[in-house]
Amino acid sequence: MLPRQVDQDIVKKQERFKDEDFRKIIRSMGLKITDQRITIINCLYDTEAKSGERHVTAQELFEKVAKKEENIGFATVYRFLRDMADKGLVTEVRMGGQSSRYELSSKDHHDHLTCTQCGKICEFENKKIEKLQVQVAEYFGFKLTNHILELYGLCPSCQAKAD
Amino acid sequence: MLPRQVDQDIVKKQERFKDEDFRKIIRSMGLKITDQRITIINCLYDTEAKSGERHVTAQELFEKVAKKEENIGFATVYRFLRDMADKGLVTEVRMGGQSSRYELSSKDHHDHLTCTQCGKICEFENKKIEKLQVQVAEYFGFKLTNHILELYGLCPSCQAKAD
DNA sequence: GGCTCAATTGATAATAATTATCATTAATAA
DNA sequence: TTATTAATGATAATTATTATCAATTGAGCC
Repeated sequence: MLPRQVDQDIVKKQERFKDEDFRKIIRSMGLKITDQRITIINCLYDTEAKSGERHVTAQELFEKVAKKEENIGFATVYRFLRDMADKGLVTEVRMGGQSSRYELSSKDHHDHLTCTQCGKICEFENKKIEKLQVQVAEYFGFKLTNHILELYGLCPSCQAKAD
Repeated sequence: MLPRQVDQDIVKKQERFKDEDFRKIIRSMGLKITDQRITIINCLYDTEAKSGERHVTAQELFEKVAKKEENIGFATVYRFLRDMADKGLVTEVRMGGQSSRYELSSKDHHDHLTCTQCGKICEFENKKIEKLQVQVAEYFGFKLTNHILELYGLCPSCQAKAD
């Protein structure tokens, strides 16, 4: 079967992360370990764990963070998200006119199929496409590190409405 | 051979467009025909014809337009670009923190392979990937209208530097 | 633990990109 | 030609993101 339906198994695979894990991650980025950063990355993983809430906006993440720890400025959230994006820990996706959304760049990369009418998003993964991408990169002598694949179309119900 | 090297034949295929063509396009969008819109769309096709200058910024396009016709406000350029994007005539691509770039969504769709270090962009087209995309969309019951595929990696010379 | 120093933080200002407003002008259809 | 309605241009407003900077804090060293 070609694409894989959403995130059941991703969720199952999700381990419980402890602060020490986050410390390791932050340390591996060459940054100092602060309570703020731990809280932020914690929220990010938390959000990921509860499916249906991927692709967080910096603003959204800030609000989640603010609930846990009162005094964290949103500049800190922005900065840290940017740092993580630079290190490839999260992937920045920007669609249409909206603000950037971030998601953990897991090895289990998933792509998006978005309905241009109602905004519904389906996630999928397709090994064949990924393999071809690597081939394309190799053809140009590139070493592939990341990719964004966004498909746009009309979902079934919006097609029905269009009649 | 998998990917196709850049734009030679695209350029060859490029016809000379006349104002009447642009009028048709604008009419087909359900919009009124104005000198401004003709100038803008003209510039867009012109830019596309001269290779190496795809993916125009609204600002860039405005500057080109301003050279031809003195008194066209940039709000008009923005607005019209947005309209064209809504109708699917142009595709909006947004990478990283930069501002939106627009390109004519030709049937000869090409995708991008970008070096994250130096910013070099290679264009390619891969029919196999496109076919798989349609299959994915069909699997979810979607009617595919558009897609964005951005590959990121290290180009040969930046790989060499990394050693 | 305390000390030092550079990195980090938070509040806010600044910048950049995009969108809205609105009076004036121009296109279309009768 | 005229009436009607959309489009335009100048600019204000909004939104998202980044920079600034004084105060604070983490990390290594004693």
